[in-house]
Amino acid sequence: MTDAASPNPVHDGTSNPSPGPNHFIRQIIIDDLARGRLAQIHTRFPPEPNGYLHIGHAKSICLNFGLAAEFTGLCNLRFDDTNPGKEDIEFVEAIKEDVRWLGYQWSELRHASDYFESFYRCAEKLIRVGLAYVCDLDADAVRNYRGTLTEAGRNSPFRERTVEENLDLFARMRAGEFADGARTLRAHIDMASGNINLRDPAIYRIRKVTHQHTGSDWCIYPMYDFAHCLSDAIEGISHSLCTLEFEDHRPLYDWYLDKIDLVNDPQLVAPVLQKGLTAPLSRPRQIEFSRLNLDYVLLSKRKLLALVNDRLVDGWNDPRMPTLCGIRRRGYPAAAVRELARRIGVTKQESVIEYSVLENLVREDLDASAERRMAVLDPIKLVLTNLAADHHELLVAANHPKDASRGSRQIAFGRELYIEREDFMEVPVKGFHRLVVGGEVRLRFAGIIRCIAVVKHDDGTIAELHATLDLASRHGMPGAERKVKGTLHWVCAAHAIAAEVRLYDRLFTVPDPDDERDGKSYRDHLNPDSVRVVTKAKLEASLGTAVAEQRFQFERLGYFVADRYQHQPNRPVFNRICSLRDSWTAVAKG
RNA sequence: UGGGACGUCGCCAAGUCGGUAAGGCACGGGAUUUUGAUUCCCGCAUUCGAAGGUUCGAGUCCUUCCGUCCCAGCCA
Repeated sequence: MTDAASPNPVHDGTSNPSPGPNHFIRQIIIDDLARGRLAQIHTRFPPEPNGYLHIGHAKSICLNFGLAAEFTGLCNLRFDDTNPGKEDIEFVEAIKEDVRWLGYQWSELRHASDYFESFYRCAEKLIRVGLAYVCDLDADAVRNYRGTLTEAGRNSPFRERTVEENLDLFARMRAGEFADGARTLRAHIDMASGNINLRDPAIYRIRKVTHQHTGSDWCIYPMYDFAHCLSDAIEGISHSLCTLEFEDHRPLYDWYLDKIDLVNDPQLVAPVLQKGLTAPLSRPRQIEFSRLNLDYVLLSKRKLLALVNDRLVDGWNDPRMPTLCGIRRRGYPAAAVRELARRIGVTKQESVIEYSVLENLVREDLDASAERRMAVLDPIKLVLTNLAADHHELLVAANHPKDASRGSRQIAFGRELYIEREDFMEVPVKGFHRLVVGGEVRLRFAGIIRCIAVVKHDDGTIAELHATLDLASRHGMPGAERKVKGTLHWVCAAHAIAAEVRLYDRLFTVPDPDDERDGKSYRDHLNPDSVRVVTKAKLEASLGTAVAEQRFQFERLGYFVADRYQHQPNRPVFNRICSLRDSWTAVAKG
């Protein structure tokens, strides 16, 4: 048997081979499949195109697309675009790009608005069977009639209109005869229900605005609860996965589906077919799981939008943003995000994942995938006094310490080098095993040096360091085996290239920036040092050929990525993805 | 006595028909190391929100209580 390309690719094949720990939703699917309740699963990721996707959405994306891939099912990307005015084509394009970046391919791209004509027919059906009515109450009045959490609501005075009157009024709503907000179509359920979603919820409202996908075809738009379950059914969705806050909506989800009964009334869906779209009709089941939260991260769409609009960050793709385009630009590998989704599991427990879990997954991926290079962020000149002034040679440096297949590169070496300023201390603290006057240290790939002098400026600051290279300790020589307590990274002064390097840190200083119970807001918790721009970094010359989005480990410093938008060969710009794990700084700061 | 959901180690999270607490991350200790990185060992819940009860035996069953989250958009 030969491997044929999957007829319904939902994934690019780069995801993790193991589906990870089992969870209740996967178990439901396994059971459904085993019982023969369905032959194939069909999921969907249904974003509203009113903002950018963030790391929280990644959990849902990975769950929906991942499950479909795992069980050779299907997964659609559906824009839940039932509220024009808040939605924009800019967001739909960005969302598509983010889903692809995460490594997924949708089976079909749909819009809830593709089904507006069908929805309209479904609403008419509800009216005909006496389960929906046109209500003339305005928004304030509806609120008053709704009651409270502990008190039942009251029936609308328009609740018992005749079917004929309702049909006529609804048609006129569609025709644009009434002003925005003047009337709504409501479900006739139970104003005394303990579940407020069942107190005659709105089905359609009047909004005379242009829609990003349907233009000016409509002036009435369906509400989420009505549109979502029907969209699922029309697309043949088997498992409709959503977050916990929709648990209360499930009775309504089921109510609409049961009353409208699309499966046994397929002509309702004729308009979809007429558009050339398939409508495999199913009786989907909604299953809720807890959303992903990360500490020190803000994931509220509204506040993220405010950060952008108020210029607190440099746009949706600022490397400090938790948006998918932000973490992409920051250099996080998509595989690390997928792995996060895989490892955290799927439950109904509200949880907050420590940010370090994500960060360590990024390190785990990059340790294996990123080639090593040397760069000095805060250069101080080091002169090897026992080398000739014109000494120049090329050393060989392995690109990866654990993967010989990644080969090696040549690095320039000469009498004058740059090392990291913080790798030298005139008065060393306890436990410091880097360079000190009279002390020895290894220069990575080069050999062991001994510092013999500190040259200072008039103001007392250090101008340069003098050292001698132990020629017998050079790379490849027997003396290279000699142990010294520290190894430093460096670049050759004559050949290094200048670069801008941006050092990012968390955007917020508190674990829950969204918490305003102490009277403060997320704005009060912005980290003033969330970005530090280093303009005089020195890179080894080989980095001159780096291309945008290429990632490296700068030895001993961390992982860095060439900026997706601003990096240029003649003007390198690198973003720090994350630092290396560091068991020294913590000790040093004691 | 409004409705819905959830409470297993610092953070996640497994725990089939009740049979005597997986794993990951974090953390502590040690080994290796030309990155104080990586890797590798070892350790880390007599206890499952609490209290009763059923049982030879309960995280798993029953009762009560406590705590947390969600819902009163013509948002999704």
